[in-house]
Amino acid sequence: MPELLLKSIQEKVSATGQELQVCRSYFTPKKLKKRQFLLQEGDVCNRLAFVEKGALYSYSTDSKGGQHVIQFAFEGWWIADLYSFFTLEPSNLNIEALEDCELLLIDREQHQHLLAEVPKYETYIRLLYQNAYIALQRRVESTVGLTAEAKYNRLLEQYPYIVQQVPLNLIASYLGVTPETLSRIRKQSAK
Amino acid sequence: MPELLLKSIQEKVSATGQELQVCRSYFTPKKLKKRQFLLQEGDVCNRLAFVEKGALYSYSTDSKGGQHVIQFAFEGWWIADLYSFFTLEPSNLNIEALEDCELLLIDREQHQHLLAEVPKYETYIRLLYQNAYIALQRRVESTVGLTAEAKYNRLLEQYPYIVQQVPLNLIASYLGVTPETLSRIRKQSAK
DNA sequence: AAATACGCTTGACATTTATCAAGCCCTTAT
DNA sequence: ATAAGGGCTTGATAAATGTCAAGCGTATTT
Repeated sequence: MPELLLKSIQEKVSATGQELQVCRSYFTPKKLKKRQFLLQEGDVCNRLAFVEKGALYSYSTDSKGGQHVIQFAFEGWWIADLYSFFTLEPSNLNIEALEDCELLLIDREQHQHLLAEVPKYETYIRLLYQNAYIALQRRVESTVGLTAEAKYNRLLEQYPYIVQQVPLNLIASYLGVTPETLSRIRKQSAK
Repeated sequence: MPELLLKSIQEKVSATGQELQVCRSYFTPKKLKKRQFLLQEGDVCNRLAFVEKGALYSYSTDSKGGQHVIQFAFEGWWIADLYSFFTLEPSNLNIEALEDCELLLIDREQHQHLLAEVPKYETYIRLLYQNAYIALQRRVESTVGLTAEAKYNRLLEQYPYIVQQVPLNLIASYLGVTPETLSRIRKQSAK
């Protein structure tokens, strides 16, 4: 079974079998059941996670106990709190499994080694950041200055599968509105 | 006069004088007067800009003519529409000088060459993306699910100089609120 | 020096969205 | 099989924010 991770690296930087082997050797698998946590608020994020199977999401908690979804991660995506990962400061994010997951993890030291040892891994990571940054900027564009309805419609256009796979209350949180508001928007749009 | 760009590369990846020379040779300087555009909506973004002096900002325009500020760029920062730069699709962003600017530009082909030719440039760019991504994610955290007042206070904490240097109507747009709302928030906070 | 434009503020009012409370369906746990 | 909880919807009301209109000071232009 060719792992998604290796396929992802292969596609983006056409690494050789040899290089892929080396990369793979730095990762360790981990399984997570639905509702289990990969990272909890207050802990330092010590590893990057690649999603082989399943789905996760990250969120912060505000002073009033409200949850704010930062990111979803489906099969073939990465997830972590990069801020905590690089600064070593305690994270204020939680990363939780939306369903049963199979992950490949790499910790800080191994990530550094791999960057130095395999130039194509560095290129892969650069491209990853590049795409992640672009996607995030598009999210900011959607978020700032649009009505709740417009934000929802953009999400539907750009990431229809998110709307299908994820509970609506989390989508509401991702969009920065309450579940009630999202429910009403959907009722409107249905017409 | 040691340019900021070279200093930036030097600091992040400790490049040799030789490497810096090579990097520098790929960039071309450009001056922009206040209110001039580096990129206009509808054009393809063909180059990345490093800000040696001055300040710029990027924004999109919505169907009702409203402006939404996406990013500010001060001395030592980069600015571009990466989405357009990499996809070659026409940009829906404008990039405009907030004040007289001196930039160093690199176009797509030269950027690719440099990435391939100078490994430390690739590392530099990777770190750039990394930091840009982290900063943007923090912005998303601030944007989603906070009141206008809370967003403004976070901006004050994290980037006080933005609030000092940039007209309030642009800050309002950056935060996703109207200038009137921002004005009232500031009045409140003043107490 | 006068005229103009820009940035900011304020007030009155409209609209959007949040909050609180209740109920329903469906899944999961006991 | 029953109970419990999660996810979603709906209604009534409150709070936050937007819109429109006006005015004022300062910088910029002519």
